[in-house]
Amino acid sequence: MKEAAGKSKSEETRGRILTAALHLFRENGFDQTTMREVAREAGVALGSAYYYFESKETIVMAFYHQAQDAMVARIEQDLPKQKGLKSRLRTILDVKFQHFEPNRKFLGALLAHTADPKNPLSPFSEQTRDLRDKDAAQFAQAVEGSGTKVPDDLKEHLPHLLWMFQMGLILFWMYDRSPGQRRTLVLVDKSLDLVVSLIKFSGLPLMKPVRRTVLEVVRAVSGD
Amino acid sequence: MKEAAGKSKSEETRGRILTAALHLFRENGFDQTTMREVAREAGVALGSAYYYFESKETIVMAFYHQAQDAMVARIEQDLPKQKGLKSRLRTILDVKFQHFEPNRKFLGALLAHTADPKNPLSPFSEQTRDLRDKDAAQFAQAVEGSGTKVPDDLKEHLPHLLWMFQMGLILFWMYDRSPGQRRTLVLVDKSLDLVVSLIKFSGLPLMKPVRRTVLEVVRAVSGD
DNA sequence: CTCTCTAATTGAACATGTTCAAAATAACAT
DNA sequence: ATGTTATTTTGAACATGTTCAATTAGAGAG
Repeated sequence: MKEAAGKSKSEETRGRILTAALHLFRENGFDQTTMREVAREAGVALGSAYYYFESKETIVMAFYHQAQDAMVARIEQDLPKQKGLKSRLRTILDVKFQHFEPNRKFLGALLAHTADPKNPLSPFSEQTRDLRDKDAAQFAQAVEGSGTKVPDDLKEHLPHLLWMFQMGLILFWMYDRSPGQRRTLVLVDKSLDLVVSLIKFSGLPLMKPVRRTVLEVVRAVSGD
Repeated sequence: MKEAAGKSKSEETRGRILTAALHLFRENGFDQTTMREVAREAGVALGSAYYYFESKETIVMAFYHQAQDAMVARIEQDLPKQKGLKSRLRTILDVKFQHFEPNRKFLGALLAHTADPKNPLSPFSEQTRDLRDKDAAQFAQAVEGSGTKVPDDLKEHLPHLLWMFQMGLILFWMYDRSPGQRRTLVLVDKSLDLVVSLIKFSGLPLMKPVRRTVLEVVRAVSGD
């Protein structure tokens, strides 16, 4: 097996299949695209598609991994330009939606299994923990660099809470039938206000009991 | 078409298919059960199953409708026994989980499409609005009868917010791998505390701005 | 160059949800 | 009773994601 600089022959075939698939997914949607079409467009036999990808959905997952790398880079570049907490959080969300937008038609295929505990591609599954953690790390960074004071007990959980918040928005966006998903824009703005307020108020002494209850819930969710 | 008192022949066949399906679903899970098995166990041809049910998932939906009727009745009976807000909300949740418990294995089949906007069986779809509204009405009743003061602007939306809360808990329960789903019990308890506190505090003058932001978010979600 | 072993490729076969045209049965009008 | 229409039943056929045994190509050893 030679391991040349660019792409081994094998990598190139895999790439061709991925490209063909994403092209067809974008064109006709996930469900409308058949694996036979993908194979044909990639110029390989049906079996080959399965040699490189476990399943149809795995292809979407490959896209997602690819996209995340790009998004992480982009966010790392844009984040330092923003100072306030809201604008920093918004930067992350903007990059996400911008990258997802041309692929809305088939990203649903992944989200469709959000709630399926058995599916390894579910955003809550063990297999996608890595993606989650990377996302959460960026949220941590966004909060960190904003100079916002966050109580210690909350600090630990905030990144994953923000990740959940993001998932909610993405879910809403998938459902959003308004032209150009304008309603999502409104929601992002309003809900960011809310989230930012909550984070800022969370430090007030008055909030201690509420915060404690919230954290108990969080702990119950994340497993004692 | 005769319409006798009990069950027309047709209703009886439909019932037999439904019973056979649920039996197999409970026994072997949704995915493991094939429509051919269902038909065989019901003593009909494969095509008949599709004459009575649009799809495999529709069968689960039929169960859900049936279950809701039973649950509504049960809740209506249990609710008046409880006075406080927390115990009234808990009554609803307890009845739900109790009814769902023996069917955990296949209810996931419905939840699996929670996030699929295209699926008519999604709990957010137009086709399931009726179920949502009935559920919300019971939450309204639970709040109503608890003598808890709820600000006017919030009152309108609270029932559906509680419905969302319930969906979150059910989702968690589906994922919950702890024996007997004990973690869900803990979560129900803790999160009920939180929800009840939030509702009670929501009336404080201090909360006005937060409440307004929350309601703006709710309005953005439910469509301007 | 030939042999051997691994990686890659192939397409037929399979499983299963779903559709559909045809047949059987029931309901009804005259 | 007979013809007519609506309901129910049937199983073969279809579509498509997935598996797999067989084949081919490639790389390294001798």
